[in-house]
Amino acid sequence: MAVPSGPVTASTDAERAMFDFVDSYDRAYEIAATKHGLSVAQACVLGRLTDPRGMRELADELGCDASNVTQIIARLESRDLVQRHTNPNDRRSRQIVRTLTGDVLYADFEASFAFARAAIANLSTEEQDQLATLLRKALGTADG
Amino acid sequence: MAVPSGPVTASTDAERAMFDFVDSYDRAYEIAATKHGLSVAQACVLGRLTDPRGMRELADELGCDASNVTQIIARLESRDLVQRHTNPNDRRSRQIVRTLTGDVLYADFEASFAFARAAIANLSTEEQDQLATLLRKALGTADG
DNA sequence: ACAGTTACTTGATTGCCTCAAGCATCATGG
DNA sequence: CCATGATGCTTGAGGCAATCAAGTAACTGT
Repeated sequence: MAVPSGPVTASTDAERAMFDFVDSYDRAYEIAATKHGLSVAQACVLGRLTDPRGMRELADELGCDASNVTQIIARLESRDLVQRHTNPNDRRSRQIVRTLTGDVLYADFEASFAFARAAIANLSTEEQDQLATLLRKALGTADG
Repeated sequence: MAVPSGPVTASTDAERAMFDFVDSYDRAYEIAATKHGLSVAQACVLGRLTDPRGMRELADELGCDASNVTQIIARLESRDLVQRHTNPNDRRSRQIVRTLTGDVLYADFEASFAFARAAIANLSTEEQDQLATLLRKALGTADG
């Protein structure tokens, strides 16, 4: 296990709350992945394959090199969780398709990644809306 | 860059907001670390060394194997960011101390990791309190 | 058809991470 | 006091993630 997390020197109370939340989220994600024999990267890729995608597309979404995706897909393929089909329209490119096995495994994974659902369950409907609104507002220009 | 992130199939609005927030946070952390020539793991370890700590202690906090910490510390040490002193009370154990160089680098890193501060700056004082409260309440039993 | 671009793969290298062993040091009970 | 066991850390081996540099195949445009 790893998922190192953020700054320990959180100056304000809100900063510390954000850090704790993110840390818990990340750890829960990794635990759920590990429980299903997936790495974080593998779980993430698998999750994006609700419909077929090309390698380039995946690499862009993940913000990483294409060769990295090649490796991750190769490992998923060796476990029969995805398949690589050559795109007939453009024979350079591959369509990556999640297999039935992959669908099932990912569904299991998501079911066991209860963090977000559990977090929400702790809040009233009103509070859920409030939280979503505040998080979005906080994100506002915080991206850069 | 990587930091793969969470489920794409976020069922509720609040879930998606949480996911987006965590994802942005993680990416910002990694970008800030990279900018200072640090890996995420290294930045995290460096951040915990506001006062000296033993290897065991660090491994427990990070939730990883002690041998992993050995390696990370070795890399930080080779860049003169930390030092390993043998604890006189227990000569098996090492006290890891951040050097002055390490202090400066980490301060720089934290300054450039503006995410949390920027996020907070988007909110009024009241909203900050609300957000902190909601996050903590959401975390309530969500840990498992 | 030739040049340039795009999609992907391969190979090499580094870092993170884990497990299994091993060494040195403390702590305990006889 | 010394044998046994626990503890703190390191080493070695191996797997996965990630990057960069090169290379191949296939599309695009002139």
